[in-house]
Amino acid sequence: GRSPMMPEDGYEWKKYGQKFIQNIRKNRSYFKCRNRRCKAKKRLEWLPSDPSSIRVIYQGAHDHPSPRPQSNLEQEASARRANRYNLANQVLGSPSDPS
DNA sequence: AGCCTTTGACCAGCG
DNA sequence: TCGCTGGTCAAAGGC
Repeated sequence: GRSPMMPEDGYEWKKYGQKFIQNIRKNRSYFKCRNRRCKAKKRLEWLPSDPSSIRVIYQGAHDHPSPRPQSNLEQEASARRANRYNLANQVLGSPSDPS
């Protein structure tokens, strides 16, 4: 397909869109968590000319555990990725929905 | 047969 | 109010 390979993070995602974002001149693809009650989402962004420039942006927390177990190494890598993008996540949207 | 991605349409916010 | 931009929907096709 047109999208670069998505790094495994232990959760199951459904892709629901892809756009070229004019401001940052990157492709962006949109995913939501497969559990329908869970509001967690993530995006992939990459330069069209360089699929290896892919980065993952997580937004929202899962309300359930990971359906697939990860190795300790993978867990730490995921946590590091999440921390790296925490700042961007907070700017993007309201993190919690008081319902 | 049924799941997932692809893709243009649709929509809301904003200048 | 109109057009641009980014986020989501959903039909259609692929695997």
